[in-house]
Amino acid sequence: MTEGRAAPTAPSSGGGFGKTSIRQANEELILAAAERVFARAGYSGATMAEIAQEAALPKANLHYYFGSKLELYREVLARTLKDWLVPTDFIRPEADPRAALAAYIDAKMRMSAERADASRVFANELLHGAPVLGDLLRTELRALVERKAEVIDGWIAAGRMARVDSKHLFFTIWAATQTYADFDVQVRAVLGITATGPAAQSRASAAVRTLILRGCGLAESE
Amino acid sequence: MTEGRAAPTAPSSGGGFGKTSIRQANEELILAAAERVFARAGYSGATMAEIAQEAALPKANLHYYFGSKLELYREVLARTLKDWLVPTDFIRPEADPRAALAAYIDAKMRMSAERADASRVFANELLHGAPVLGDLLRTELRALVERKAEVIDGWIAAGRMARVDSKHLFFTIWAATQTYADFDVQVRAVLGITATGPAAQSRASAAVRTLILRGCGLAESE
DNA sequence: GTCTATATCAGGATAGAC
DNA sequence: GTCTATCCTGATATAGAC
Repeated sequence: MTEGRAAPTAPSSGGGFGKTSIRQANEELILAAAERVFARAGYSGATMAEIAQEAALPKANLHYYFGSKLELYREVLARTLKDWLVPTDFIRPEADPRAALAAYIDAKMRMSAERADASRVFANELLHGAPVLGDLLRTELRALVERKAEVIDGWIAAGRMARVDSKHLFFTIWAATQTYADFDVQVRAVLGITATGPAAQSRASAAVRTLILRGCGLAESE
Repeated sequence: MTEGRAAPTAPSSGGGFGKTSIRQANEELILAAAERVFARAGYSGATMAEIAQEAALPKANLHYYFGSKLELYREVLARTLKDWLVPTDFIRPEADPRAALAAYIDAKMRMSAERADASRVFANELLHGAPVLGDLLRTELRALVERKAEVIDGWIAAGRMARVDSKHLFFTIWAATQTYADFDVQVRAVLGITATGPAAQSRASAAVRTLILRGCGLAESE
């Protein structure tokens, strides 16, 4: 994954072969730290010093590996975006609508729980107009949703589920699932809990799954 | 509304009576400008210079009226929060569940369209852990949702709607409606439109309303 | 009550020693 | 390839003239 990035201006260390493992390890360390810090402070709120401290590396190393704060931010986003779109694979014409949508929703709920920081970085980017990801949204994401919406429209035409606006269905599923990562504080405040454990997570998954499936005319109890 | 705030350190102008209208007008101007700038840049991304320019006032005036950037931010949030909770008034025990939820959803969708900036400021605050609003969420918001969830539980117990988790229902409604303000770029990118006009708005409202109502066993076509 | 000019500081970036 | 010390921009905040 780090393979695809344009090499920094620094020359490679010794022989003709690829990156040193120390470089790989440090880049990984920095990206993970950056994700955490960007998640809790946003792009402008995050400081290179804070990321360095979180990664337990000197500040100058971040610039050595990534050049600038913006470059580091781009990398964090790029690393995330791929994983973000994967769960749509469940949605294929020959699949059972109920099973496919249930699997999609569950996968998104699991990502909200397990990769909450990545979700928040992404949310922050969208909230501020997607200055970095905008083009990707208008091309790749749009094309992907176009394809998947057609699948759903096919299911509807075949009478396999209720009539819903397929694209807006995606907006609602994204919103309903990611809210548990992005607006986690609000959820915890309302539920009166201090941390979201496995029990709270499966209750949330069940609630969202039931509501959306029934909304699509695919009630689980049928 | 500005009445309730602690007075700045500045002495009041002349006689013993309240604020001059010039003060009121300027405060209003600054708050409106601040909402726009905080919405598009977040708290740390926003600069006092930018807000001043947007308000067409000299930078120092902002500090004269609001003391600090943080105080100004607090005011913008406070001004918003009240309006934010109002639509829940539709949800009362004696109301018709379908009509009440439809009205609530429509009101929230309208707020996403008409007060998108306020929604984004709010989203940004939540996304970063609600440092300012945290206490309010854990007290007022929690109590409000507790009361409204009881109303919904009552409807369910009376067999007037399907079994849903009432608190998670609120999370989903908030998420699904506010996503049209907060993640507007994503919606426009996927739909392939450059601006969200009245037509797109009513299509979105209808889609969300239909999906959620049917999810609550309150299909509109019944 | 209003605004210009400025103090002060934080944070991104880099030069250059090791 | 790594890190210390430093530069310098840009942003908050204020002093003090009007």
